[in-house]
Amino acid sequence: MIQSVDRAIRALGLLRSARGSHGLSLAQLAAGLELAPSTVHGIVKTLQAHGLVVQEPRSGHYRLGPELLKLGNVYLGTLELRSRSVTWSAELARRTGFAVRIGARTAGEVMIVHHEPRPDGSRQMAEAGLTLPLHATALGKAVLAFTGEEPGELPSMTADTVTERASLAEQLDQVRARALAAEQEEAVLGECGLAAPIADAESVVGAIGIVVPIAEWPVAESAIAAVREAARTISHELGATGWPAAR
Amino acid sequence: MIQSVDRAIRALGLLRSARGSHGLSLAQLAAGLELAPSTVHGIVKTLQAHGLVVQEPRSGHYRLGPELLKLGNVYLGTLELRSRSVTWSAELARRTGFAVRIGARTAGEVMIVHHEPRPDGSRQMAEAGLTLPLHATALGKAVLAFTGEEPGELPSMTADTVTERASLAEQLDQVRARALAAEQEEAVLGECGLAAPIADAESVVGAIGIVVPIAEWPVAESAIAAVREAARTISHELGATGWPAAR
DNA sequence: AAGCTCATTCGACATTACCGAATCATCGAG
DNA sequence: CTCGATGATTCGGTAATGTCGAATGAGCTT
Repeated sequence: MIQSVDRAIRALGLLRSARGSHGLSLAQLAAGLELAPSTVHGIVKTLQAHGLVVQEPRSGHYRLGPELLKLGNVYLGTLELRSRSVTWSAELARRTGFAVRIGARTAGEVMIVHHEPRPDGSRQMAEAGLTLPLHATALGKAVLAFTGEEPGELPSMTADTVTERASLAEQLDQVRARALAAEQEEAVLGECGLAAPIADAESVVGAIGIVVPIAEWPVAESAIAAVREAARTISHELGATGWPAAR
Repeated sequence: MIQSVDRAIRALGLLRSARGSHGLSLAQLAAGLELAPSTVHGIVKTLQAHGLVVQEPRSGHYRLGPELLKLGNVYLGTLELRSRSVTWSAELARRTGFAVRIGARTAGEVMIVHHEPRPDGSRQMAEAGLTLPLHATALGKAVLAFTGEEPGELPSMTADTVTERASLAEQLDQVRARALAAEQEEAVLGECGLAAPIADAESVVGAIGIVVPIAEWPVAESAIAAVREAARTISHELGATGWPAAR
């Protein structure tokens, strides 16, 4: 682990969590990293030269730069899971009438890599790049059930969030049995989810699911079948030999 | 400029331009950076520990990681230009019937920070994060005319791309006079654009415009007025005292 | 107009990252 | 199934590099 590179990335992380405020001053950055201001200065100037951070002309504060968006976008483009899923997510949205989300498995989270709005046009901005907790979302449970990784913590997000490992394990057993994960107001009040895992030739790499307002829950059997079918089809395209579990 | 941080960022850039192929091997990265493989190894392992790159389990190749998407997304969220513009871009799309783009000025380019699809639902994926050349797009010309920066090169993209500085300067004079930039098949065949600059209290920071298929060009006077009005309104919200030019 | 805060610059020190060689795993050929 | 080659990874010595503290200068407030 190279020290200066590590420090530079931690600086980016600090700028990320400082969202809302108008950037961070050099002194704040130095305090957060527990380094001398002059040390941090060299780091941010290097990042700035490449457009990863920008400096506000007036206050001198630093914030994240546009180059990061370009890099993030390329990451999206290289994701085979995403490119194979977009056409099917449109189909799923059409058949069910709900908004569709595709999530990719990342370290300890599920990241939304595609969002298909409801066909009726009710607009809601859920951008690609948002990450969801594994234990409190349908997409997350669909992934968690088949990867066997242990979530570190189970933070409570609403009154209905599952926070006990025992009951989560029980749920995951059902998910494995049905190849389908459900969630009712466990992450966002008024919002439910239904998702199925997507696998490639080796393991479960993500999930596809629908977002359902609580007023329209539970959904019809046909919608459940549609979610399963979309996940199965995409998995097949990604080279999965069996479904839901690989192998 | 810190050497190792600089090298790490150049490695990310290399991985970015290697799009299409399935990542880059350590040896390829080392060759591209003109460094010893072991040196590059330390760099990518540090990047990997933070999720900025991931390694494919099978081939050992490296590619960009999900953390970059998170960072890029936060950049979008901190952009005041974007948050002030989204509501007005929906309005503009409704009034004109065309897809709407919002571009932010970055170093030598214009970056799309928001895309509003056509109200009629014809779907086209122009993602946020794409960058457009300054000289061959309506958004770019709208920015270029008021920032006074000299574009380095004028690469030809279609038969109609303006590649001579003299004729470009002439066009920019008109843009300044009308506070409106137009483009006909100069970047993408079959596609025209119309855009107006957006300023904050100090300078022009971006532009808003519509994307028009060649078959529907030229657009009605009412659409032109709508683009201008949207740009003027957003500029006002951003604290611009005059329009189009700041000051 | 003066004092303050904060970003920035500079130089000396030693910590740190760099490189080359050795090791190990993986894949392909014989 | 064995052998060879390619390429990722590890390790240790060297010196180049980044780090820190103090000094400078700009901008803002009092």
